[in-house]
Amino acid sequence: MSKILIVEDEPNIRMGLTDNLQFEGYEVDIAEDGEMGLKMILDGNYNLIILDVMMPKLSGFDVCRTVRGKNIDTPIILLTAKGEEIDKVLGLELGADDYITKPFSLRELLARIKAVLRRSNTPTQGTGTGYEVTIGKLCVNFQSYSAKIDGQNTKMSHKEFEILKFLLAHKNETVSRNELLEKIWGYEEQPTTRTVDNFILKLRQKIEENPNHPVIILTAHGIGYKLLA
Amino acid sequence: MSKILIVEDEPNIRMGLTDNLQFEGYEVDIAEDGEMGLKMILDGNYNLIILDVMMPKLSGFDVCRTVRGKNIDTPIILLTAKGEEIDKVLGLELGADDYITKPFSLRELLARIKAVLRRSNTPTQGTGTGYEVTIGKLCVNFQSYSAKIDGQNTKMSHKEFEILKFLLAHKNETVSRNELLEKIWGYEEQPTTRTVDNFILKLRQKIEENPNHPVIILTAHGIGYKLLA
DNA sequence: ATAGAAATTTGAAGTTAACTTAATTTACAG
DNA sequence: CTGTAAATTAAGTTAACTTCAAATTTCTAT
Repeated sequence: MSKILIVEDEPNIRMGLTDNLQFEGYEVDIAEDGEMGLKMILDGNYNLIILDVMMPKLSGFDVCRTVRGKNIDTPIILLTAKGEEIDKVLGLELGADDYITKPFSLRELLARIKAVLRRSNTPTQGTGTGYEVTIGKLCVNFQSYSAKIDGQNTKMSHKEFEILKFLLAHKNETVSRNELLEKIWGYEEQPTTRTVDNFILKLRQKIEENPNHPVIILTAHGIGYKLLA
Repeated sequence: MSKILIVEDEPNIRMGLTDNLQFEGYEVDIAEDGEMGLKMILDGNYNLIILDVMMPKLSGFDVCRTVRGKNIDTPIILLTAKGEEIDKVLGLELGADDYITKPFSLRELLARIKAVLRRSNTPTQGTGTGYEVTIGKLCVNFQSYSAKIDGQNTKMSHKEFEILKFLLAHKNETVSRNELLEKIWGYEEQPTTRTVDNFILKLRQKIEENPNHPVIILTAHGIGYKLLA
């Protein structure tokens, strides 16, 4: 069974998580701050790390960055507080595999844990950690927010980056337009689903060899879109 | 359609919510205070509970805690007043699925309701093995809505997924065409029973080694179909 | 502040895919 | 055999997606 490390300073959340994950059958270790967490990550051999962002000594961001810098690609799920929304982007940029905003429901966290573990177990999984990814004829760098097509620099908007990132984080899964709206735009803003279509259009034009016959970002009629990789 | 319980002491909000949610097609029950709410939760069978925090007798916090203590995991959305100390711990400690601060926009609440219901409907939780099933030569993943035949990705429509899911849920039982129409299409739509045949045909072509002589999806003459597993 | 540029959002027309129906052929049960 | 039910095919209908252009909002630099 999978071994999970929880790095979290707030005792309530830490204990709540520990209990629940153990109940779900995971083996759980805990660290009470970033420093301790980092040490345990470097020592231990975990299948998944749950990392609070807001912590004394070393923030979750710092830990994540350091870990990835050492080429350790253990899956990481970030816990962020509401309002740290801007940092959502950062999280994945840092090489985290997923994030969830507090307060979160246990149900959702469990679902994400399973999803991340499942993805990391698939042998087809490349590193996934690097900042640079090539999809079709597009090469994007999520750290510098730059993109190239055939070696030529090309412009890409912030939302385009975000959506592509989300699709990559859920590659080979069909994601619905509403899921994208929820995760990229949030609940406060509620654009039409057409808006999503438009971004898919733009992404396809950048990614696909032949945008009229997409082979990477596929549409699943009545369901959503799926990025193959 | 989903059944929602509103637990809210302020008559205006209560009625406003009730009207709007009914208009959206939800079945709505109401409770006027925490005590009454708790009783109804324990009695009734709801898909979602909208729970005000500030209430006489029993606060929303109390109700939430009690409900979760009894291992009832109906999704809960908390209504909190602005300024109310709702810290990050909330979600986990109390087990609520989401919250929204008053005054809130109806649109946002509706979006959250939909999201929570969608999450709770996914068969994500439960057994560890999950959503991948192999039937005959077809391998389907109900989470990502993807399907493979002999390792090759293949297209499957939304309805095909739904019907297959239903047949699997009732494997080794004979289900009538009308049962399928009722459960998959609902009462509003009423296609011919021939429509069902067409989907069975498509499923057989994907599942059966020899679609002309099905051995997995059998026909029960004059009755319906049966999926063997 | 304000103008100009860029990005986002929306609506509508066009296109494609999925669904439904009807019609024909084949299989089944009495 | 015969009548009825199911499988199959093809054509019609509906719903969903794509695309484009125009309108709006947001951003940037003056």
